[in-house]
Amino acid sequence: MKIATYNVNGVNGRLDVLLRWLEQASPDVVCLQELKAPDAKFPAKAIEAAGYGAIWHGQKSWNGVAILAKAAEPLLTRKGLPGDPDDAQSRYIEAAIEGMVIGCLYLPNGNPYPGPKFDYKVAWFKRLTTYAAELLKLNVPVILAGDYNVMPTELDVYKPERWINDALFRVEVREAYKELVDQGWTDAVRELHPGERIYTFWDYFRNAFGRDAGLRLDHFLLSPDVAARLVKAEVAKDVRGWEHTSDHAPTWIELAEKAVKSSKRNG
DNA sequence: ATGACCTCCCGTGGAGGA
Repeated sequence: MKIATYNVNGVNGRLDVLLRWLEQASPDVVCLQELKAPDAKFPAKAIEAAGYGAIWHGQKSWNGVAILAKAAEPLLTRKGLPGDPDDAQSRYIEAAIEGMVIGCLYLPNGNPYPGPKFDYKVAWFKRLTTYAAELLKLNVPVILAGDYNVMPTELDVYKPERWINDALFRVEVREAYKELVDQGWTDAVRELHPGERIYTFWDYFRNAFGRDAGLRLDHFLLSPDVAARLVKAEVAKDVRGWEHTSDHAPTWIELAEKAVKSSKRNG
């Protein structure tokens, strides 16, 4: 089973690229972020014609998340992250698919630091961590996938010293990510590629892609029983080189039908 | 230190992104 996360940076402006990638990669499940479209403008028909059922949580101009499932309808289990009823930004959607809970998230950028946007990011992260602990307690297979807007370690940044005071790399945010992972989650890409420089985002500026000046921002966190099924974790870097492409590349994992190693929980 | 590039919007520049 192949599951992908992809920050499309505008689902309508990116529709041709999205459909081309869906056809080429044929993922079973896709978490999309940055739809930049209200619910009524989500391109459901084109996605359905490509063979995917979808649920979405849109917003005019900004944010927006969706979950796609090949030849299936994702069963909506949650829209919006709990913990703040006044939060109007569309950054979380969750579905039950094939016995798994799949959360699709778009964590706030948080720049500039310091300021209210950074405070919102830290608060959102705290809400996510609180909610993630509840999910783990359910003892069902869970995947939290999306654009976390954090480079977890120096290995995840082309030039760490330049990013020290950026909201994507501030120590508070890296610590928040570590606190979340330490609940018992597995960072899928890092688990299978320890010590390797892997990026999922390259700025449109300054020929960043050509220079491989990238960041690793898009992550899969797996609950222990899902982590035991993990066999592959890759970035579809070639998609970032396409015409009219997003600044993020699709990132994906492959899960075996059954556990291929003992889960961390069982040692 | 700044801006470079790209997206969206009732837009023709500004805001937000990372």
